[in-house]
Amino acid sequence: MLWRSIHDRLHEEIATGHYKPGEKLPTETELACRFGVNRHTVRHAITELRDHGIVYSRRGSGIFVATKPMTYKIGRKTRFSKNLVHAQQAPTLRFLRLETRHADKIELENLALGRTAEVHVVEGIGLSNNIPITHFTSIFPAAPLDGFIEALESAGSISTALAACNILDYERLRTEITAVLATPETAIHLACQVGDPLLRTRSLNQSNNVPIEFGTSLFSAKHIAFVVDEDSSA
Amino acid sequence: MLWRSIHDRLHEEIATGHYKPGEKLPTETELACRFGVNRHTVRHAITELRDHGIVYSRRGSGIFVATKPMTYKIGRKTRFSKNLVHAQQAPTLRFLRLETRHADKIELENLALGRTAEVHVVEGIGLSNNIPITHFTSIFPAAPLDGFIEALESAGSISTALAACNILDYERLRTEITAVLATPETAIHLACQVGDPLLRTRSLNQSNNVPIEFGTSLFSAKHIAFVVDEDSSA
DNA sequence: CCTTATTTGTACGTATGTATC
DNA sequence: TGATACATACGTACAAATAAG
Repeated sequence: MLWRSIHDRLHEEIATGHYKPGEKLPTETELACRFGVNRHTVRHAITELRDHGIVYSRRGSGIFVATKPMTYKIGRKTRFSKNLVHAQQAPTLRFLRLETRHADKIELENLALGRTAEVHVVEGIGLSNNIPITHFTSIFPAAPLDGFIEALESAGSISTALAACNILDYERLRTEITAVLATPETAIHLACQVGDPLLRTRSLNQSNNVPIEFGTSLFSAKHIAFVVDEDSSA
Repeated sequence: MLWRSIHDRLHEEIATGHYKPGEKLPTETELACRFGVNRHTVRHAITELRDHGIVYSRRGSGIFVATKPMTYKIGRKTRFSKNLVHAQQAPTLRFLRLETRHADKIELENLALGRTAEVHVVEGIGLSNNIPITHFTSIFPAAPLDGFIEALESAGSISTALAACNILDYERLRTEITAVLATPETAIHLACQVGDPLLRTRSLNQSNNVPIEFGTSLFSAKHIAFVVDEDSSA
């Protein structure tokens, strides 16, 4: 599986923009030298990248980057609709579940609610360029957000539905990031293989120092790399 | 594989401190209700957690959290030695490779160096409580860091070795985060199984607006969750 | 247009580890 | 245990397309 780690490495360097679209990769021989492997091992990795449309190769000329980088910025102003860098089309949401119910212990704790409080639960898929990027579940306090579910159904965007409930601005307070493996269920939602690496975030947004959203998201690591940029997060 | 996602979820909630050490988990019946599955499915997940020493269970009493959470803060002041929250012992480094060589293209670009510049390469394992947490490779510009390798060998810490070269302070400029699977080689270094989910970071540190370190690190997702905290990153 | 060097593509062979029967 | 098949990784050689002069 040596070729796999080389594949992942090259894919990451393309996804994060270190090799830019149209740019020529180093030659197979150079890459083999860089990774300390045989040329065939590099070719195996390149073949996989080409099969996924990440690069294309021209005999006698070289290997070139085909895709645009897809990075997801993590910072104070993290919003799904704006943080997918270089997405060709506007990202869209598809909702799988919209309901209001009693909060469990972890939700109460994160949203700083009383023990019998109700919450809005929003589960859905975030798509960019018609490919599923993230499977998310977001929890909102029900009390200050009357009519939120209805606003969400018509608006199709979290930010605008919050705006309809007079939450005009909010900030990302904290983001936890872990890695997990795709289960059969998430593999269906994210159109990936069981066992593929995923990034999971658990995040808390607040508005005027009041917790307003507690969300859990799964991102396919195949499509997305997170970027924490201390310059632009301020 | 339903039990796996429940296992991952509980493990994350323990790792990130939502369930604290010594604290009692909800009962198996409550958990079964929360996840909408049969109690046996929850038991399967719990069994796995117990086998890994994450929780312990007492008949008639309940299930309790055994481990301390290990979270790794990502922010301006990210340093391995200080960012492992709740580590019982001071983290240590074990070096696998210390050398000086010519930089490749990506290294030149990130460190903003001329095309024939040399770099110090430091590869090693970061340990906390004697268990391997991260496998890292860091690249430093050689020109402004004369005697860095020697300082590193005697100091055993990146920060103090940099201080010996008159780099008294530095800041994390950018962190990229992706998820990959453990290959046989990394499985050895991180004492995990092949195919386990890993977090990989690629980060750039600078001192006085000059790039000073470009590093790639693999973290075992079993032991670590990243936290991007907008409060404390400032 | 030809030559030459570069670079990808293809085809052999060898060795090793792993899974299966 | 042995036999077989398969995937991985390395080595070498050469054909075919491209780029540069």
